[in-house]
Amino acid sequence: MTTETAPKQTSALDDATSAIRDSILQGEFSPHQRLVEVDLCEQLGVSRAVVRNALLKLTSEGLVEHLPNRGVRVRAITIEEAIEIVETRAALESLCARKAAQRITPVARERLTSLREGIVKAVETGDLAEYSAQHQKLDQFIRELSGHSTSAQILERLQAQGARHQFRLSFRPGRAAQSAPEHLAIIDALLLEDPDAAEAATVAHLNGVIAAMCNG
Amino acid sequence: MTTETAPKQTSALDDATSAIRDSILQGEFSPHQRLVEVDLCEQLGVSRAVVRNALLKLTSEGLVEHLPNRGVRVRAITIEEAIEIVETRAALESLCARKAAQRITPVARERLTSLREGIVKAVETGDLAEYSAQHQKLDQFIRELSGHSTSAQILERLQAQGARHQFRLSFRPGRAAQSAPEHLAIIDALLLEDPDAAEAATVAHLNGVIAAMCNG
DNA sequence: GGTCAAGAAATTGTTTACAATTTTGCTTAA
DNA sequence: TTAAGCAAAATTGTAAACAATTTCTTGACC
Repeated sequence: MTTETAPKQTSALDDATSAIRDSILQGEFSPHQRLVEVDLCEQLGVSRAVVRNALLKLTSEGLVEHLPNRGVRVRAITIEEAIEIVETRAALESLCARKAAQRITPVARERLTSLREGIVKAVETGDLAEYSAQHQKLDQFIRELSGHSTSAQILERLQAQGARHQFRLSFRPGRAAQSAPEHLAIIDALLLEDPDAAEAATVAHLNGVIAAMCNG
Repeated sequence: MTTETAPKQTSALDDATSAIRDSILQGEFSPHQRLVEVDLCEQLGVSRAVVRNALLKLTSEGLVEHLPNRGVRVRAITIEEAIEIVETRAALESLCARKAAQRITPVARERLTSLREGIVKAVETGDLAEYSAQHQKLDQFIRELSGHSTSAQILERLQAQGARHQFRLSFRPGRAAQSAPEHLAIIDALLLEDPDAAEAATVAHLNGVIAAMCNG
């Protein structure tokens, strides 16, 4: 209803893609749920071609899967795939952590200190949602700081693909208490500008994630 | 129905995507060359919608880049990006090599032995194109053998993105003589079913690639 | 002679329409 | 009652048409 007289700063395709992606990530669309193009058209107020292109993009991102002549559905990530994703993340995040440790600036140091406080506080107050948010911000910041756009971009996709499993895991009782020290170790290694320690701490953390997933 | 001419096993979209991708990989389209949709339509005999979707897919694959309202052009990978790509490959291929070393079967052993012979022969005869082909087959086989579809898929994309630089590198004088022992070391580590050695040999090889790229 | 502006051509972004395929529901026969 | 078959509806795949943007050309003005 709110007629957006606004200028076209972003394309309809990007808007539609983001909207569908968010719906998947926030659980509005469930795994294996079929996404019918016409329905999405009405919901988003764009034409079928745009929706179609958006779904194509999301297929490349691995968030939906394409069945020939039968449309697309939300991809259901099995536990085995989720572990593969974390293994891949371990390989790439350790690379990024190593790079990031070599590019610490005063501004980055401040940001890391701030994130550290945020994590400690969230754990103390038992605010799991806040902890999860802080944790994601930390991951994102390390990616940015690494300056390694190739692996950073891949990691973003992997994060989205594994989001559901990660989310479930983060709300398991006692999970925050175990992972928080691992996160703090990563931050401390970065603050010391120690690439080896940063890499080791990252691998250790993600091995912890895998272990927790396995006995779930 | 069964006796139909049965032409449509693959969609027009996939065909067009593969055709354009091959043209880029084989150098028919040069870096920074603009790809005009209508031209591709005539060349491929399909409609603009198909070409458009194909270009969208290739954008996700990182082979072309999309300039808003100005179409797409073949992405030019800088030397810095090429190094990033090899670094990323090192992280993921070492993971795959480790996994592959734990899944050696008699059939795999045969295939590896065959690939080893092929590499030795190509180097002896100085057939650089053949060596390059054997080397790519080895990489692909390790990906398959690893059973790690998540990183295998990413590696395929990275291989395509970095293909041009890799290709040029492989034809530098003395390059084969240096990289061949590294490849053989990877194969030998796999034949010994030694994950640590396989990982180390893979990292060593790709560090060699990076070093060769840097003083190019 | 050079610079800027206006209009035309070229190209992309989006919508709509059409064709092919799959799914669904109804009818009919065993 | 159930299963097979055929027709209709729903949905996806493809093509064509329209709109908006950018780029190129041309010509006037300083």
